[in-house]
Amino acid sequence: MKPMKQFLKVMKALSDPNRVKILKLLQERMMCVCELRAALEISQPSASKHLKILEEADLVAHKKDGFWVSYYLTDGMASPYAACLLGNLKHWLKDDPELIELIKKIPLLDKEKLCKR
Amino acid sequence: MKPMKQFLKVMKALSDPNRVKILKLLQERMMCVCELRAALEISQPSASKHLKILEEADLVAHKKDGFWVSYYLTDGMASPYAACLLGNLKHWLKDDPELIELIKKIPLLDKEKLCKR
DNA sequence: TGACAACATTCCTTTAAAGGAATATATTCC
DNA sequence: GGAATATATTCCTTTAAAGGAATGTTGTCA
Repeated sequence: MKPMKQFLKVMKALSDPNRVKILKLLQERMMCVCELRAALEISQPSASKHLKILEEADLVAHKKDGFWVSYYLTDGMASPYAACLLGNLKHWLKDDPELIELIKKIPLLDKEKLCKR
Repeated sequence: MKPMKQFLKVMKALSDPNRVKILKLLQERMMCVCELRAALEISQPSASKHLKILEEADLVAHKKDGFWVSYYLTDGMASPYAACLLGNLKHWLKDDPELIELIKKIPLLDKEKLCKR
C-alpha cells in the first residue's frame, strides 16, 4: 500500500469519537464486541463496523476467545503511523471528562452477564 | 476546548490527501494560496477551505505578505496533537511517489508569475 | 444435527464532508 | 476614490461516512 493511503487510513480511523473511545478502552484490557458495544452504548453492527475500520488501519487485531471475539491493540509492527499514534494515545486524552467516565465503567462490564449465556 | 474535540480536529484535518499535501509543501517553505492552489491543481475556494480546516486544527497559521496571504506550519505550541503530528510528518511519507513529484514542482512555482500582476 | 448466541454484512436512511461557480471582502496601486 | 487582484465565504450539488434494522455466518453446546 502506498504510504499516503496507509497514513490516511490511520487518520480516518482516529477521526471518530467512538473509535477513539474503543482504543482507550482496549488500553485497559482486551474486550469482546459485546463489552465494547455495552460500554459505548451503540448497536452491535456499529461496534463491528468501527472495529473493522480500526483493524484495517492496523490499530487493533482480534482473536477467537471461546464463544467470543476479543479485540486488542496491535504492537504497531504493521504500520509506523499506527504505532506512533497508539503510543501517544497512551498518555493523550487522560483529562477528557467523557473518557474518564468511560474508563471508570470498565469494572462493571462482564461479558458473562452482558451476553445471554 | 475539550481534549477529545481538539484531538479529533487534528485527525480530521489530516484525513484528506490534499490537506496532507499542503502540509508537505509548507514543510519546504511558506506559500500563498495561489501557489498552493497551482501546486495541487485545485480551485481557489477549495484551497482556502482546506487551509481554514488546517488552521483550526492549529497545524498552520497565516500572515499578510504584501498582496498575498502566506501560510506556514505552526510551531505546535497551541496543540500537543498538532505538534506531534507535524513533527512526525517531517520524516513520514518521504517515499510516497505522488508527494515526491509534488515536492519536485516547488521550484517551478512563482507567485509573481502565477498571479496576474 | 439442531438450536442458539456472538459477530459480521447488507441495505437503507440520515448526516457530514468535498468540490466548484458565483459572490463578497479586503488590499494594493493608480 | 476607483479599478484590479488575492483571498474568503456562500450556496448548491455530489460523494462519503455513520447509524440502525434486518439478515447472513460461524462456532458452541446440548
